[in-house]
Amino acid sequence: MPELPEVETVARQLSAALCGARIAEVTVFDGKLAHCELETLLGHRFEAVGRIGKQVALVLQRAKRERVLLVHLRMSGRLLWQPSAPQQRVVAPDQLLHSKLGGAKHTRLRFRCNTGTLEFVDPRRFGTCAIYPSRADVPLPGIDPLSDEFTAEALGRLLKDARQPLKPWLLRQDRIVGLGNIYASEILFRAGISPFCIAGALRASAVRRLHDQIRSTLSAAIEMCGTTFSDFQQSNGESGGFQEFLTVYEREGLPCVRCKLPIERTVQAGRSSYYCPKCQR
DNA sequence: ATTATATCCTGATCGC
DNA sequence: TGCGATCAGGATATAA
Repeated sequence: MPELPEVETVARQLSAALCGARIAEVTVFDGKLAHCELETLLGHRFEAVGRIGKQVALVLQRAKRERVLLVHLRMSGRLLWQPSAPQQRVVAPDQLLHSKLGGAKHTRLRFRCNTGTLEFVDPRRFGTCAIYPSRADVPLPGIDPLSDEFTAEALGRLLKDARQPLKPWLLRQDRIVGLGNIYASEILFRAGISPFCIAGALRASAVRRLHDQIRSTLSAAIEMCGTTFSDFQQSNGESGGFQEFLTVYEREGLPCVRCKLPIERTVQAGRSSYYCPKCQR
């Protein structure tokens, strides 16, 4: 589900909500997460929440020792925070089932804290957890597109020897970290570049447009709290807003916002690509 | 070095 | 209303 803007949204909201919370109870519901030794986080306090690539980094501390819980949401994962109610209220079971938190059928992991409860909910069970000693120990295979190092020149160097078509290349997390299937198509439309272009063959002017659009599209999406396509939820259970601004994704057959010709869909490396054949060359 | 394919899972949707 | 096929925003291992 979540690409960089959605993960950034979750990280920002969790950061504001749960910093200072101390973990009083850890419950692992999914055996797939058992190897992470999540129980050892008992007694830790949340110090900060950030984003590393597409992953949420929850920085924890106990007795001045830092540890980082890295959560990858993959396709369907969500991190939901429910602050403790000021007063304990009795909730009917059917109400609980539909509340943002607590009744979720697919809760994989739960941290009960003094100030609220954090749940990792993941219907498809693709999501992963890992614990690292510190943020600096988390490996980052590619460059973060919102970092200062990600200049047009840096993008040009990355692209130089790539023989792949551009759209699948943009999904490579060992080059640029954070793009996924929605934003890759959106960025290419906004940059006016065909998804079929060979990555290494872009002219300098196209590289600059691509660089501009990678940064501005991601930034705009973050401002809108991400894209809710079918089920992305912010940490408080609300929807993002960027789906209103999607130009091509899931718009096959609908008129291009620029030239009115129908948007086309094709499959590249097993994933759908959406594009306007006239506006993207 | 690239590229397709299968795989991990479940749920939603669509055609019959 | 039910059933099977197909498709999902991710990523990796393997094969070609």
